[in-house]
Amino acid sequence: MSKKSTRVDFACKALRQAIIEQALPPGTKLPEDELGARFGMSRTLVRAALAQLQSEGLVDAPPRRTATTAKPTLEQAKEVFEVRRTLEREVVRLVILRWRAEFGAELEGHVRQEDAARKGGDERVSIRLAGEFHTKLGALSGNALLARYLGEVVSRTSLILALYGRPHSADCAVSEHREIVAALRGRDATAAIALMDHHLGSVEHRAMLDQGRDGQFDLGAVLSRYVDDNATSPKVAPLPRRKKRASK
Amino acid sequence: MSKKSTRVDFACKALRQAIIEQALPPGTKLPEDELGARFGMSRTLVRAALAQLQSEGLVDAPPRRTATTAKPTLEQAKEVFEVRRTLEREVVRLVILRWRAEFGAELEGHVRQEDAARKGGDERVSIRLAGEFHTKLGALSGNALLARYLGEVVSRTSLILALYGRPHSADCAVSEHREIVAALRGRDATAAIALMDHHLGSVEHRAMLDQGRDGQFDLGAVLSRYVDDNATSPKVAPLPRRKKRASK
DNA sequence: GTACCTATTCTTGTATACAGTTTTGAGGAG
DNA sequence: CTCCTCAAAACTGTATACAAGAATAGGTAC
Repeated sequence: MSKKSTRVDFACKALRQAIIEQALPPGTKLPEDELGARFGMSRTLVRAALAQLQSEGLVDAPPRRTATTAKPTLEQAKEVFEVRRTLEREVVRLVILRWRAEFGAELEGHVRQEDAARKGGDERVSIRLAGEFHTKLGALSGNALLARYLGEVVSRTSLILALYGRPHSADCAVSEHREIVAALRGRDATAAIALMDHHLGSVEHRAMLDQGRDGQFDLGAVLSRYVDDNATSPKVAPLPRRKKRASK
Repeated sequence: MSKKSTRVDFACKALRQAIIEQALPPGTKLPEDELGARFGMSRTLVRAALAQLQSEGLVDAPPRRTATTAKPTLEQAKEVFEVRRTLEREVVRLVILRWRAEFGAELEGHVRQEDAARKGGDERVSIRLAGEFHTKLGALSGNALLARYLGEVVSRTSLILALYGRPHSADCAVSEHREIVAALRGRDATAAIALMDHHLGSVEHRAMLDQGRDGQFDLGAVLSRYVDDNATSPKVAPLPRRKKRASK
């Protein structure tokens, strides 16, 4: 949304993508200067982009400190799933209401892509396509506002999975997506909604499982994340780590 | 959301309120300089506020032209109502799920205020309180994200009523609000949702009625808005030359 | 008078400067 | 060593400057 000045939009898109694909793990610092340098624009524009992403819940930008990729709490994660379920149900309802043959073709094509990506082994692409399945469904609902909100919670879900999910999380989704498409094609709203609910349930379960397993929901897992994240580990972090004052 | 730097937040709140209360009718120009002067801040901050309001759908800010208070199309208005209905249903469901005695007291107190305002004749306050009823309900749902989205569509609804609604629109709502509270208190989800649906239906009807009454739903009314808005300009130019278009 | 073209003015897009805050890190005391 | 203290470094908050794109008004040719 907001074709804005295209340049902030560019930064927005890039950051959003990077966050969603876990290239910038939750908690990564996002200093305005450095982002500006990377993107070839001044802080002014970066700042606008960060504000946008903050409103989307992908970035935390507390008053006078450096912005970071968001680390939603479990509480917030739960809220996201709750809202998402509500929106997706409505989307399914509307898509069936306005169903056209082309929809089936488009969705099936997408699922095939997902399948290929999964087999191809490119995790990044898989994650992106899995999200886009829902985004696409949102677009087919014919309600742009609904689609926007759905897009937002889908992004947030990706972030949540990055934080709390176990690896390889997007995998089993493909077959579920396929089933949903079949139900839509049959214009069976009840079945489609049930399948969607189940699908979202399994996604949520995958996310929360990590937490619940040892009794205390957050402390352990969250701390382990902190460690992981502050560690001198060799994990590649494209933008993040504070660099020594090099050029300038 | 976003305690930002408090100053942009201040501008945001002020503008939002002004737009919702129709102090700034749809289409009003909002030049950054002037707003900055008014608010005692530089364009930088005003700009951030406008961006925020744009993302909330209260302001139109096309690439290189002066921002204006938004003029949602009927199509967009329809979408807002559709999403709003979905969100409000979920809110009702959740509020009943977590119902506490205090909720009843708070909501009833609010409705009393609405009643007083209506009797007091202060249109501005009435409009604000009518919206806040729903906002408050959103807060009681316990889901902050849901509350945020609801708040957004409620604002947009006010704008839509400002554009398409007939005067005195917020009036009859009070008794409907009261009925909804009663149903909530009885923890009767089915009844509460039905009442909420009916309530929103009547609000929507009030908004759209203006359009439908003389047969053609949009053309006449929308054009009259255009004319009104381009004021000094002459009749429609017969030239093939592209005439001034607002949206799209 | 109508349709055009152009100089002028109004505004936005974006970078940059500077002040004020938070974060760091290097001593120094216990 | 560990805990403080404090100044340098790293950033953010905000205003301002300037280039560039719209809107507008004044003329000019029919």
